[in-house]
Amino acid sequence: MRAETHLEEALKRVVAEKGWQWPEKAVIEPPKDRKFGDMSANVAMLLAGQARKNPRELAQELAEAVEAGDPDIVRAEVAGPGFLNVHYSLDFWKKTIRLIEEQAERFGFSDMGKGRKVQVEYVSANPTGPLHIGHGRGAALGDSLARILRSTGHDVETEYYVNDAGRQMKILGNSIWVRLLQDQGRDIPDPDDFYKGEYIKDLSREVLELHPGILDMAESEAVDICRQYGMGKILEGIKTDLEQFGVEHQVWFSEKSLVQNGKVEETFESLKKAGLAYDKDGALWFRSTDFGDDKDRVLRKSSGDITYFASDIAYHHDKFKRGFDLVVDIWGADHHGYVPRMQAACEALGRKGGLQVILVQLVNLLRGGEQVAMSTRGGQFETLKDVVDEVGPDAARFIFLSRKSDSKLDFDLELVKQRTMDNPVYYVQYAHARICSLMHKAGEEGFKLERSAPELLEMLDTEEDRELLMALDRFPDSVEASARTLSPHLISFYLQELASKLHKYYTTHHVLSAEPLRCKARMILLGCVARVVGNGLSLLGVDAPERM
RNA sequence: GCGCCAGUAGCUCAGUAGGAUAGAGCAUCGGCCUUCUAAGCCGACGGUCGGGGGUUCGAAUCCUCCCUGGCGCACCA
Repeated sequence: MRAETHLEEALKRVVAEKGWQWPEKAVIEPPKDRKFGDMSANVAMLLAGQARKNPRELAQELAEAVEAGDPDIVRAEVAGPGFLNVHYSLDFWKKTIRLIEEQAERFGFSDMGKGRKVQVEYVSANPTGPLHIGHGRGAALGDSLARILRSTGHDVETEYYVNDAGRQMKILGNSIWVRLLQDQGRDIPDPDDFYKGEYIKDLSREVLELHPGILDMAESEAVDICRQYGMGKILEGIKTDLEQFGVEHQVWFSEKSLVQNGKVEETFESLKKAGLAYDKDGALWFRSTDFGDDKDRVLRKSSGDITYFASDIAYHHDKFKRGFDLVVDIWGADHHGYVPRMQAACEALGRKGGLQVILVQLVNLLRGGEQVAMSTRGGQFETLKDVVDEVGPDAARFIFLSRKSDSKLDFDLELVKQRTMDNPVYYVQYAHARICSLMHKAGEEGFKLERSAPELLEMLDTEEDRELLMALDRFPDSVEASARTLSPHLISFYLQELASKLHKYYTTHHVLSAEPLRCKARMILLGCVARVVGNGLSLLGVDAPERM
């Protein structure tokens, strides 16, 4: 059992015996400074009023009760304003080894999600050009989140929303068409809304090859062909890029299909019926102010076209009808103004709290400290593919997941390529590789990894053994915290800590030259560390190499 | 003008529903390889947590007012 859970249960028993109410705000966690003990609890401070005692005395009372009643707790003492500090026996920490052996690749997993259906929608970039590095951050985050939620007992489905119905697609078709004509020597200026990227030229060339007669077609028909072809080709490219990045979406959902299936009209009807939509100035409006938005929003323009917002409401309506208890959308931070109205819409659909939006801040791409310009329209930008080709998917993903999503991220290609501590991915992977290399070497010397046995575990008796054991015990907590707060970076930080303890262990204790029993015991421990590093990295979608 | 996010060591950042003396890495300085990967380890230096006020036993964390930076405020998507 994990230390936090263990201490919580022990304290709860004592508190119940005394007839007190367990305080909701109780925090039980490892203290920041190890000299305070292995685990620490603040319940005495919270209980003082209720019990009409001063916190120190109360903590003392709890300490004595908990120490006497539990063989795993070797010492409990009071410090500061009434903290209860608990020291666990080394044997207690060794139980984690058993747990890791039993659960293996499932160690760290839990059922906290209780099978709740969760959808994670991410990337969903308009198919108007290749993915750039900012999309990469969203991709890494969404993919990792899906893995983390799955591992904590959620029923997860991942999705990419394809905006194939709107204005951007028309602009794409037009851009390709205009480029095609320009290539034929026609003197046409670039329209205002125009994609200028090099890839547009390639597409127009390909269209002409496939449809030699396109120049004689009516313009609307020609533009339509350009749009169709361009979108298909770009989507294909996006899929390939994501695949190379190790990211996969289970469902690709088409905006167009919503419109064609009448889902948008359906949603309009149900909003009207609920009195949440009304006509004004020839347009149809959604009463989003009823739900805290600062103005009402247009659903159907006076031109008769529906807005992006309208199909997005229908889209989320559809998501909920598909039975998701929670929908997680990952958007670029430049869409943050859009969140209140989308939340309003979900509330109007009767699903308040059913949508959680994660905004991911910009990625600032640098090369050796120099800014690299990025703009989809202008055509000068670093694509995700270029970045992944240059630094590799592992390093890129790890960096993306090493910051909380609402911080801006500096991504320096030179630093990410470097194999230094500026680049923590190598540090963590190196920990794994070091252990694997030891295993390999031990294997060559005829050593066979055994399962733990009491006489072996007896040999784990140093401070570094203890440090590693305690760190292993924390892994499930860190996974749970990252699932609860939808924050993969917590796992990334945990792994760096664990790796640091491993490297220290490696430097301090020469494993293979120890006496046979001790050597075996250490290999078992390090095997557990490798397992946890591997499990953690897999939640981030990063490879755990056996050699480097 | 309104709103969202950020401001923590020289730099890049952690800090999980308020908890103890605010933590890592990089950089700087000083140590550690005749043995398992030195892509490593140990030590030193480094801070009025942007600023002021408030809430309480206790604030980087919550409230409020300012300052700075980024982004958004469409019958665009």
